[in-house]
Amino acid sequence: MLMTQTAEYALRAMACLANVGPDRPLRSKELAEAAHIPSHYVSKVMRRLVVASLVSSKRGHGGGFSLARRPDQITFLEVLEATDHFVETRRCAFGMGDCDSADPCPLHPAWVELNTCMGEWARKTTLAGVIDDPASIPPAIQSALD
Amino acid sequence: MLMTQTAEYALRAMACLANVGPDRPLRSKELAEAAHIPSHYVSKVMRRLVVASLVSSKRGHGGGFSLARRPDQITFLEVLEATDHFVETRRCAFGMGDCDSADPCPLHPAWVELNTCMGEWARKTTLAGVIDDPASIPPAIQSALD
DNA sequence: CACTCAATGGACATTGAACTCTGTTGACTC
DNA sequence: GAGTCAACAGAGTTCAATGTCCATTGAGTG
Repeated sequence: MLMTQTAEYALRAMACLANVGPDRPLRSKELAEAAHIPSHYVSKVMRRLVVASLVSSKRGHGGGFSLARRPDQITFLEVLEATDHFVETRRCAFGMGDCDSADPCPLHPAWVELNTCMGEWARKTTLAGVIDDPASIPPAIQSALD
Repeated sequence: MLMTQTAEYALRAMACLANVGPDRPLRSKELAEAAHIPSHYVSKVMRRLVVASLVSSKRGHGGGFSLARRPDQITFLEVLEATDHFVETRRCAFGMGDCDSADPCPLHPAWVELNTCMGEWARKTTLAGVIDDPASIPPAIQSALD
């Protein structure tokens, strides 16, 4: 497993929101279908994203979830950190007992390299990159809206 | 979580074996202490590595575990695949329903990039890189041998 | 106002990874 | 041979992540 299931759901949900645009809030039912998330679990996932201010929510008639910012202003790192401790920069995941750059474990250099590679990816990748075609909604999401 | 706990244990155990050299098999007790693995869980982890032919085991008096090959001949990818499906190249982890390069989901390009970056890291990093000093055993491991 | 819609929040159930325990098998020593 | 050491194997337990359910709150509509 690369990251938690919940983080995966979060990324998919965010991708849907990005594709559908800011003017059309998506209800949890719709998100569940479009992003393939268990219907009753969506609210749990979305809650975290709302708390992290990545998503804004509106209750009642015509309510739902939409991105709190422009897609190019939301990095994968933010999404992952909201749901997951995907990249724990502090702790060496390979460390045996105490381990830091001052007193590295044998695996430390390898860990730093992986950490850097994933961190850069997560930091530089934004939701703008997941929009299929700025003018249209992908069929998978469109069909969930029907 | 970056990968499973078990995979982390496996990497640490392999690092210990690499540092201690091929002539000194480590018993599970020793490995547990040196690599900080729950003592009764070591055998579970090691079993997988033995099955994957990364480690050879010897029973009875003077038995224990040692690397089956030279450290520079064992990649992290092999260790991780023996314990974990760390890099599932087949499936897009971000995919919504069916998703492949022919019919990619919106997240597919981002997934490919991450997958490539991690895959390359795992493929090119070998246990040779975790040996502190080829001539000596790191203190952490040495103390577990006492 | 009464009514409906949809997020919120908490309690509960389920599942699978992680961990424990115990008995068995094979290898070595004397 | 008897005894000991240590890996092997499988069943049982624990616990956190995941998933379900339901009552509540807030927002819009007529």
